[in-house]
Amino acid sequence: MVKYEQISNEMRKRLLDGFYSTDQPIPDEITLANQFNCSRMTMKKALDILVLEGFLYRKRGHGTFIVRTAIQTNKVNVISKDSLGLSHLLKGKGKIPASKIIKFNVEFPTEEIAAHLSIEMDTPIYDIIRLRIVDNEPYVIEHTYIPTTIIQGISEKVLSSSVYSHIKDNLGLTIAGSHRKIRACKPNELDQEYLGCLQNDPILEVEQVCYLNNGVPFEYSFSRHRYDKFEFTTVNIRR
Amino acid sequence: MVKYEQISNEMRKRLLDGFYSTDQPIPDEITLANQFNCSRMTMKKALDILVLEGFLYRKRGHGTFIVRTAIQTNKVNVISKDSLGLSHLLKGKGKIPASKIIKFNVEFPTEEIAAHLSIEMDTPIYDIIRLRIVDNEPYVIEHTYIPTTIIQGISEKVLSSSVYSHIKDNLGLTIAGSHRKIRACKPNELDQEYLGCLQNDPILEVEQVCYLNNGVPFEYSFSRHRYDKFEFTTVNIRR
DNA sequence: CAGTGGTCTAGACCACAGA
DNA sequence: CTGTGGTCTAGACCACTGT
Repeated sequence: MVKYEQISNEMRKRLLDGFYSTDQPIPDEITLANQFNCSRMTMKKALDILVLEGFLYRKRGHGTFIVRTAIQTNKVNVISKDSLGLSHLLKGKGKIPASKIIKFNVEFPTEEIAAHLSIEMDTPIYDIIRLRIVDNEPYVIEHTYIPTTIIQGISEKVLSSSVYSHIKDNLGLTIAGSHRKIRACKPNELDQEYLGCLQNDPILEVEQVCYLNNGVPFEYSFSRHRYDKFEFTTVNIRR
Repeated sequence: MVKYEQISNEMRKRLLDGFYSTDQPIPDEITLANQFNCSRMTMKKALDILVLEGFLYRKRGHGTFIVRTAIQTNKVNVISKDSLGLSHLLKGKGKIPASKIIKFNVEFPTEEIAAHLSIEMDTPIYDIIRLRIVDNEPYVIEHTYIPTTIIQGISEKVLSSSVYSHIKDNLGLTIAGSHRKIRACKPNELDQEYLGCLQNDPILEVEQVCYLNNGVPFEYSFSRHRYDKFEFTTVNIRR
């Protein structure tokens, strides 16, 4: 681990331990740099991380202060919790999702799907529908489109665990992030059949395009959730 | 404007203008630093911004490359568009929202509201319900709670324009960000009356807590949208 | 090996706020 | 004025990659 990460971790620990009083600024950057035997630039980089995580805020000409609410509540690392897959989301809660594969085909994309994945219409895609089940209760229907040219080797085994682990560990690719649209809509027949929802129970739909490190989109998906079992949480930080 | 921002802007312009070929890496950091008459650290900081914005990606030992999809589509600055208020959201589209104030009181908070705002139950709050109207069509009902101790001077005039401008420009406070929960739910009487939705039209609800720079929450709100007129968009970047 | 980005340093000057 | 954080520099060494 690099130096600024070590220092950042130590400082985060100190903040949570109450090492510094919240009534006054923490020591200035030069003092801290001396204490940690590093340059001021490195100290600043370490503190930058804690500012981004919401533990500290700076006032030019004043000093660096502790965000009280951040160390009182235990909402630690909310930011880094932002994840893509369901498997990863639920792991922290000691729950493991099961998957029922409703559809698993290779097909040609529609115009809309091709556009979202930046591929031609003659490029075959995996066309996948899965029902994800948690604690023996239906949780979400995921409709997923993945170009076969970009992600190879998807099997039923991969689908029943995590596609993202396959991409990361087996294929050695790096996921950069995703764009999402969240909307409310009315349930269709598939929702009513598999999620067991009534005709006027709303559905929360998350449309997502996932990108690799090099900007290539590799997945286009729709996740349809029961309105009483899911809400979407985001953290928005102004720059 | 500081140097690294100037350089970053110039480089963004070059990328969008097709100044560099997408088939090969852009010039290395030392070469660029010489061209821009700056140090390598400053050049790196300028490029960091473009990497965060999704225009560039780096490969250690290889070079810095252009994300093709980012300069093809015109989804520029998606990241920095993330905003809080409706006024700001619509300005870019040349639309100006009108507001109808349904409720504007000062009251004591419920236990739940006090908890979200980290205040005592004897601290008075503004209790506001507004209907926002765009193009003469009802758009969203916003239910807002703001501690009177933190944000002073809210008037009907402020409510009919932008609360956030008031906080920033009149009070000189800095907004740090917000936490949001997004869910689908069934419409209540208020929704049906003011949004004109039917009994089994879903509602998209956004629950939001906004924080100041120093970590103090200053606003707790619920925005209830017609399902056919709004979707929530987010950009998720992995670190 | 050479070329790239990643980190780190010691020091400098600037912008801002309060005394 | 002093003290704070914000920026910038010139140079150094390291880690990773393909030749």
